Amino acid sequence: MPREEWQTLIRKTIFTKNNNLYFPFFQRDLASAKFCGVFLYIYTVNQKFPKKEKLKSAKTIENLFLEGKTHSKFPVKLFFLQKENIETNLAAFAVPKRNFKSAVDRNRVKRQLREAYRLNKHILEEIRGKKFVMLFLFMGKVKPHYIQLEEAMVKLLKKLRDEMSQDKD
RNA sequence: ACAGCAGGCCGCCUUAUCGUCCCGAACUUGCUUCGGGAAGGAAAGUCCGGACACCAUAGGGAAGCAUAGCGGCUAACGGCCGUCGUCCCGAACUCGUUUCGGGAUAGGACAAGUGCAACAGAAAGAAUGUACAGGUAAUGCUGUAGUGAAAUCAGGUAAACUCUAUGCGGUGAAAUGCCACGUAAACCUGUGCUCGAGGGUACCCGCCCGAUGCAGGAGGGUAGGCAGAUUGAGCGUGCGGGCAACCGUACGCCUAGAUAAAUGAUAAGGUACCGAACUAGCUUCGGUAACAGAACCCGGCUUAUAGGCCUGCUUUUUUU
RNA sequence: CGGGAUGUAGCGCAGCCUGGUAGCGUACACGUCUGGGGGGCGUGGGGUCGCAAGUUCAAAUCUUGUCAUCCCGA
Repeated sequence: MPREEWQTLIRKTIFTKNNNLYFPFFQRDLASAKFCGVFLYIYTVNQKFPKKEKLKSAKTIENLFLEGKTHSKFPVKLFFLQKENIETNLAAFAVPKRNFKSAVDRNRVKRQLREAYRLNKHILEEIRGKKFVMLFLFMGKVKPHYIQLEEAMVKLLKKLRDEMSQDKD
């Protein structure tokens, strides 16, 4: 990417969008931004999770349970299935009513799961050409901490990525 | 001031970053940018009542269900308000089943029929009798004692069947209308076509629909979108009427619309409460953040609920 | 969202319709038969009848409300 495009991108994401953020390091010399590659990376990665990426079809979910493979890292279990003819990865989240009676608690865990996926789904984008349908099932019986969920999520996604990359070779 | 009871109201706040859904506008038509909006008093339980939709604009019979002093409110109600009776609690005095205050109340009919009443008791509804006293021509004829919740009296009991009065047609947004996609107006068996199978959400009658039909079997297809659906018995304030529930009127406001189901996640600070520590301060440290998540929409009822605020009544203590 | 059922001893159930004594099996304790175990026989303990209110002289039973669990339809 040319230097000018980088500058506009950074301006747009850092200065226009959040006026309150203050980075004197960038202000002095935009070229030094490459030292903060990690930071930049986060801001260039797609963190959105719109309707389009949600798994909704009852048929594919049924199919997923029948034919899909599973990985699990307590307290989260991942059902996944490789699929053709889809534009993006599709994900769904489930919390069984048996373990959480209150609808408020179920919703909260689902929201936290969704958040963990949203912030870490870029891991899967490293594999080109393969798309998946996924369902994340929460198996614990008590309300989890967010950190715990995010750790499990990252491990599962990395495991899936490594496995699929090897298959490609 | 503290405590108790009753009723009503509120029910964490601020900032930052990254997101979700809906509406509007803009253009470079990207799911891009900008602007606006996004859970509750119970959204819960699904216990009543409506609105709305379709089925014969909905008929007759029988059955079933619900309600139950009287009056009012309401779109309607099994709800709410007022009031009378009955029962319970407290206080006062003129001690009366009075007066005042508070609470509870499914509160029509046993003068139509049927049923029921353990134990005790002579006897519990066509069954008669013990002791004492009274009375008679004579007799349980009368009273008291005794049993029991109730003992001869128009007996009690209907949250016993039942009767009376009043109300209720049925099915519920999976209603209903439209669009798109897909085999298949396919196969096998039975039955029927005006002398009519079957259907119209229990039953009978009636009425209507009805032939490429109906019932069963095996094996398949689809399971998407739009409307319904978010402006309404709407909310707020003032004034007027009414004991009150509530009604009228003027002005202002627009306030979620998802559908594998949005309204969030993370961090920091504050606030409130609880606990501990001592330096006893409205310090320090730690913990907790009630119950709970719209699913067609309203009016109630019921249940869950940390903490805080307000009003009224009562008791006790202190001061004037 | 709609419809239906069940809560009684540690466990599994009856009794409720038609109101007055809470029972059966199993488990538990003790005794007995046996050299011992198993098993048989006998005796005994154990119950806020899910909770709350009401009707009644009297409620597991009738009525209303409520809580919990389970099942069915889509």
